[in-house]
Amino acid sequence: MTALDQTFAALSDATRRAIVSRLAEGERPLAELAAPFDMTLTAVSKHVRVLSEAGLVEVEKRGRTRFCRLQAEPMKHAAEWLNDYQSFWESQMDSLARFLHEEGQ
Amino acid sequence: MTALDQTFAALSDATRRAIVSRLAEGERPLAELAAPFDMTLTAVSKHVRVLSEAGLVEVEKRGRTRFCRLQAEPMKHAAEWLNDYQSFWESQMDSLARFLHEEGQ
DNA sequence: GTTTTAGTGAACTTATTGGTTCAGTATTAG
DNA sequence: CTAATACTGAACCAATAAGTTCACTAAAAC
Repeated sequence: MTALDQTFAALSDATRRAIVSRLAEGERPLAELAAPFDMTLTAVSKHVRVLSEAGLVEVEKRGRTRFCRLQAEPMKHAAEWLNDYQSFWESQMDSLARFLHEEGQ
Repeated sequence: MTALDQTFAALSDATRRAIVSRLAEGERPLAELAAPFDMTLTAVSKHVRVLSEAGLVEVEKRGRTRFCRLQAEPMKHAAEWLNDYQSFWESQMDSLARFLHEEGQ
C-alpha cells in the first residue's frame, strides 16, 4: 500500500472523516472523540489507529489519556492528486471539451 | 455508503487511480485500459465497475466494445472536502499555530 | 488501598475486496 | 457459417475491514 492508498482508504470511512473534522478544532482525548459515536471505545480506538497509520493523526500519551492531533500533510498530497483533474470538473469541460483536450488543441 | 465514502474508496486503489489517469487523456475501450496491467481483463472490468458505481467513470457500449470515459464531478466534492483542511498543511501550521487556531486567535 | 477512568490486546464474527478461472453472450471479421 | 474479439456473470479463494466482547494494564481519584 502506498501513502496515497492509505490516505484515501483512511478517508473513505465517514466515522474517520468525522474524527478528522473534530480534530481540526484542536487536539482531543480519545474518549472525548469517541463520545458522539454509537460504537464502542475499542472501535473508535481502531479507527484512530487507521488514521495514525496513514499519518493523519498523531497520538500522544499523557498520563492515562491519549491525546489525538491532526497531522494534515498526507491530505495535502491527496488534494494535489485530485486537483490535477480540476480542469475536468471545471467550467464547460463536457464531452466536446474532452474531445479537444484529447486532440491536443 | 455515502458518495464521498465511495469516491475515496474508489481512489484508494493504485490500479483504479491509474485508470483514472489514463482516462484523463480521453475515452478508452476497456481492453485498451486493461493492457498495461498484470491482471486479467475480468479484474480490470471489476475495477471499472467500482469506478462507475462511484460515478467516476461512464461506460458506453458501442458494438462489442465498452468505451470508458472519465466523469470527474465526484472528485470535485472529494477535493472540496480536503481543501477545507488546507490551512492545516499550509505555511507554518505547526503545533503553536494549531494551538492559536484552537484558541480562536 | 480500593475504585474508577482511559485506554489496549486478543479472539471472534460477518461482510467486503481483489483477485482468479471457467463458461457464456454478443459483435465483428474472414 | 465459423472463428476471433470483447467483454460479463458466477463461483470460488484468501486477505482485510469493521465491529463486537472480554480480560487486562496503567494512571488518577477518593
